[in-house]
Amino acid sequence: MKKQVPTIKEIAKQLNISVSTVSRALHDHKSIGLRTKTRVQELAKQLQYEPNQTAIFFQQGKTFTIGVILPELSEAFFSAAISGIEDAAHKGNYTVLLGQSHDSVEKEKQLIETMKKHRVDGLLISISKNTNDYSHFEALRRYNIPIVFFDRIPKIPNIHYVACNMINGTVQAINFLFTKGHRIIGMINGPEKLPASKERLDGYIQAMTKDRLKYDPALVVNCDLTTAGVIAATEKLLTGKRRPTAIVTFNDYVALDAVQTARKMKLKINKDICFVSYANLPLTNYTAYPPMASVEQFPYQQGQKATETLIELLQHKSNGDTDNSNATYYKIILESQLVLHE
Amino acid sequence: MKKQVPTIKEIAKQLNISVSTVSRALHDHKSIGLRTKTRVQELAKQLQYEPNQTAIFFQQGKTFTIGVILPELSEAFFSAAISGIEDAAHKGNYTVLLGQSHDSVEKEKQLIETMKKHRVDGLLISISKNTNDYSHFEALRRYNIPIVFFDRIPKIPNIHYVACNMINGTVQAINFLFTKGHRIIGMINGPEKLPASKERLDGYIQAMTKDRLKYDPALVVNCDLTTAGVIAATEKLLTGKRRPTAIVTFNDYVALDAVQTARKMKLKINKDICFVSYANLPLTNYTAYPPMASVEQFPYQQGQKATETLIELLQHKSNGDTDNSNATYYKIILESQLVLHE
DNA sequence: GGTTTTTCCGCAAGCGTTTGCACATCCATT
DNA sequence: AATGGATGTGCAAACGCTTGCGGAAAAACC
Repeated sequence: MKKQVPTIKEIAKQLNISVSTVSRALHDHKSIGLRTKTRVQELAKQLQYEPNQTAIFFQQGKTFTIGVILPELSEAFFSAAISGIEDAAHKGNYTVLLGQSHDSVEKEKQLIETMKKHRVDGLLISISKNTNDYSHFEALRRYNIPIVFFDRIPKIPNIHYVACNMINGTVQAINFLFTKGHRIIGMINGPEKLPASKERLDGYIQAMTKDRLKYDPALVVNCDLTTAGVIAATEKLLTGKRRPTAIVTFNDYVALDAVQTARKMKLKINKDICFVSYANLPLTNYTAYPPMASVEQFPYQQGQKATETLIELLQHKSNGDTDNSNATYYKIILESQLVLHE
Repeated sequence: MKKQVPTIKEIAKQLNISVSTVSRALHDHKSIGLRTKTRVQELAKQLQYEPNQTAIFFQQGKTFTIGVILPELSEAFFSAAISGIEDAAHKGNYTVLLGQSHDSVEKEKQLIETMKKHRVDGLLISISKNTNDYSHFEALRRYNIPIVFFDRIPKIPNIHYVACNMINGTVQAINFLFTKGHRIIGMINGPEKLPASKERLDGYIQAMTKDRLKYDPALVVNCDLTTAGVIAATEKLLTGKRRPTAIVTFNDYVALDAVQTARKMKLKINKDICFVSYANLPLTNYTAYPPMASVEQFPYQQGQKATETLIELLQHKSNGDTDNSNATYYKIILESQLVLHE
């Protein structure tokens, strides 16, 4: 057991020069003579010297690490997002410290604590469903750790975020159905209080009322996104007074359950009844009766964009913008987009 | 802009005591008087003091961070795995530094470099498809950074790994089909040189030859896992001399493509032809003709187990087992398991 | 040859924390 | 009253690296 790992000190001793010279030589500092510079660099290579980042992190108060907190890593949406995040981070020479909250506020707080302790340079968060107290985010301000929220955004002022606007996609979806001749269009929405549900509904209303039909609340049903809930919602919609010829569903999974339900009711898919949904999961290629179209939310791009935004924020910070008094907040909205299948 | 963040020094000054006393008081060291101990702790709370982990990391040469390198975060298998990894790490008070190789050897090397620089305590890797030079892993030995491989294991001796044995599950699958009366059983396997393909084939041969049928190589076709490849393979199998009544496919995606192909050939699924596959993706619940059964590979559990193993390794290391001379290598095999659908 | 400029390098402080050791104080034991 | 053991606290080094500053040596000028 010798010196496991060579340090700058070791090099200095072997060459009989000072550590500062070695440090500068390694950084190609102009004030070091060519001769010593190459001597140092050669020995460094020979010893396989690698700077101890933890020392540098500590010394510079910067870790080149960004914390990422997501609700559920195994969900398709978030796993696509983390992929985009990692790619963007790697490109910007940052690394990703990862945590998943499992939609638990408690765990979210713990993770923030951990991230803070690790002195991440910045934080990327998609908040847990149940978070409605935002004090733990505030706590990061004194540490000067900027946060970029994405997808799931808390309703507080003065934050940076990246999100995807569902309204536009919803309007496109309805328009698409309209051009296909549908006039009675239903919607199976998510839980009423979810912001995502509200957006979809807004888009629905906006598209339906725009110089054509009027908004019939009976055509919109909320559900809890469980299979049972979806079945109930579908049945309610299809046995109602005005039976829709097309249905927009909260996401692809809902669509698939709804399709099954419709088939059990002896309806011909894409004939008696059409479906359009959100998310555009890869599985839609494989199902027997995929929705006709999906509103794509670009999770990869969202993650990527959020990361880029955060990194930009970090650059500014190190450029001497000592605090956020001159605060401009990034509010980046990606537009969702309807994607037709086959 | 004052002292953004309180340090131990700050507390010491305010209380007119030495930093060492503060440090010990904060750690409940027994040699500190109760009186000063509470004084310190109260002021610390009031100032919202939090230790600077980067300083501690540096000082202790330990980061409580484990590096994780996966080929593709957005793949269902790996996103389930990372979920298990994060959960296990969090439980053991470690955090996860994440990287994805996109199956590029180059990027894999870069990531290892980054992880090394960050001085992660240990590393968890599922190697890229194309990796066949393992020198970059060796480089970690002198840094005393243990590696646990999982799922995709390099073929080198003296390593720790966690993997899932596909043989057993394959045997179960064939047995299952056998009890259902099938005698001619085909297989659509992956690329020939993939270890995962070999294991499946081994299981297939083992089950087929065990006091029943004999192994007919014509019933096994390899494919490149693309949709086109799967279609070709399926057609070849179903138009062959001995037409199988059941087919085992490399994974669920292959199964879905194969099902489509079979249907185009006017075969009735689950009647003329049955399918069994691997992976057990959630989507199989939603497809019109899911495979009858899938061999589950427990990605979450694999990730979890690998992480636990790594953490155990780390404990031992800090317990003075200075190096791995007394090396016992963990080789942990989870058994795959057949899961019947509906 | 003296002066200025340039070139090159070392000293030392500092980042925040832990920890071995020495030291001081106090109380109890002889 | 001297000795001994607790009990509580401070000093200082160490972890590896960066960087402002000062200064020696070499090169350039008149």
